[in-house]
Amino acid sequence: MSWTDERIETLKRLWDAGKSASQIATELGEGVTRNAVIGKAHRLGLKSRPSPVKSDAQAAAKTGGTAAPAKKRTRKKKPADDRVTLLDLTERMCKWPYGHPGDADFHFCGKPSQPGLPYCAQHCQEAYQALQPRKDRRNRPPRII
DNA sequence: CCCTGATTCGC
DNA sequence: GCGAATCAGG
Repeated sequence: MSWTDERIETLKRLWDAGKSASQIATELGEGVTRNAVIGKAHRLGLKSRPSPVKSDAQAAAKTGGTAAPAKKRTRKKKPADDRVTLLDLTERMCKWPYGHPGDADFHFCGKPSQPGLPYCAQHCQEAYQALQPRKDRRNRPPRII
């Protein structure tokens, strides 16, 4: 997904409204992470929010003015993401199933789940479009866990 | 552990 | 330009 004018507008509005980056990412929808939101906000020159991270200048000033050690931040290359199996699941992972239990390729979504819920933001929309006619409930996946 | 925003840098 | 990875503080 790209940053359309509409999405940029939404980003500005929500950022100014004081929403957190992760909340904005959730509202913008699938494929947008909080990193993307923060990166774009920074690029757009939106107002800084209080950051918990000290800058090098701040750190240096606090420690007495000596220059910081300046560690290198080397990045690793993205390994091919493995399938999330039942044994890989943790409490904070999305438990939305792909395939059927017993199948060789049965696995789970595995993205970060919403706090206190078994699914990520996207799959929560699928799972909890409920409270509605029973006909729609047929499309809900079975609760495996 | 969870969260937060800032920064870097491979793509 | 984009954003995942990497930071570091709460």
